[in-house]
Amino acid sequence: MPRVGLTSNDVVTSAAGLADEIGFQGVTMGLLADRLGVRPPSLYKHVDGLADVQHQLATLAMTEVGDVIRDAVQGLAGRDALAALLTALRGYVTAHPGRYMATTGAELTGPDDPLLAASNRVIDSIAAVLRGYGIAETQMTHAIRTIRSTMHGFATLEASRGFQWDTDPDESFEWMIGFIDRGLRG
Amino acid sequence: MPRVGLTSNDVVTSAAGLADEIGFQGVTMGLLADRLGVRPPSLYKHVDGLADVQHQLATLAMTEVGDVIRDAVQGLAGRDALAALLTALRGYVTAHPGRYMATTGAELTGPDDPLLAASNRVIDSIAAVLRGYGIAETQMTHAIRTIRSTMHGFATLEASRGFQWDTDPDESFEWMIGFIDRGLRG
DNA sequence: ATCCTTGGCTAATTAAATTAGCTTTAAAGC
DNA sequence: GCTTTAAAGCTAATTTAATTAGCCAAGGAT
Repeated sequence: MPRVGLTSNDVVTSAAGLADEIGFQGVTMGLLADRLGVRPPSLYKHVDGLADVQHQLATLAMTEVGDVIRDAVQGLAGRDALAALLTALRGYVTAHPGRYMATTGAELTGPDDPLLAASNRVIDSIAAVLRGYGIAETQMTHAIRTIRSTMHGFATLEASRGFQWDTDPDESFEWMIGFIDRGLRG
Repeated sequence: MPRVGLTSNDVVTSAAGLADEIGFQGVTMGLLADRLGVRPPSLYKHVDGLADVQHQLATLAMTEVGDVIRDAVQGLAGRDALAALLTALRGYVTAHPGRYMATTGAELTGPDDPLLAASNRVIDSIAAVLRGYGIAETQMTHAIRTIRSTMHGFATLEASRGFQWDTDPDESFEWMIGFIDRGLRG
């Protein structure tokens, strides 16, 4: 039994790759173990079971989303910033559908859950974009929630092939950016 | 073995109740059988397995959403219609979280999938509201997708406790209605 | 009254997560 | 370099759930 030298991080990273390839639901301890060259019980030396893997995967994905969004928005303002924000999320979901699915439906385990910190970083980027529009602080929470809902809704609907018909989703996406942009200028 | 007289519909209806009580993920053939006073294998005389139950549940939920929305929007126009539309969906998700979860992630099995027809009825109601705003037909698809994304995103985020902080989601919801309403008058 | 389809059952199989308990590696301390 | 020992793997066993096979009775149709 040659030691593989796994870490908790290896397991989660591997789960992320698996999720993107075969879907979040398809991630099982068995497949994960296969991919890591190990037997399923061995994984329990590094993670706390499947639920733990799923939760850590959600945290990883939310962290990556935060990074991608922060980078995309850097130095931009107004419509450019808004478009960059939405495009970055959409791109992430397209590139990493399984990872993103992990974030939908993940519940917070408590006030010190790292998933909460990761979510807050995403929210901070949204807030930064909104400040560029001069949104009053009293309305900030509402505006953040509205933008977040729209981003998230579009991403999940598109990812689950919710858009039928032959109208190009790209065009709808552009239209949506324009719609929000106009709304934020009021 | 007294005959229970189950139908396919009974099974799905029971699954819907169970999903709302314990969550969509919690619905198993075993619990379903218990609730119907029958052994798990007997269910296979009426449905095609768990995946079939889940898909039929999604169809039921989408149909109910369509009904609820259509009724809510009846006779209204403009902001009233928009508010009624969004409020009706939000109310449905609150009242039937498990059912609604079934619709997220349900894949269409083909062009004659009844789930597609049910989805189209929802879209028709959205389109009716938008026509009241005088949206051009060329933009209709984009507008529908935008509204749908926002509705769906808000509903799913709220349902999974995605809104932290103490700001009342009700207020954010009202703000969002106003935001979309203004945008649609452009 | 008899047929025969249907709906329910038990028993068995498969798949997956998880737990218990054993063994070996390899790093740390002497 | 040798010994100790915690960590990382493993096999075997348990549990839970879905599903399939095949049996049997209920109860409507003839």
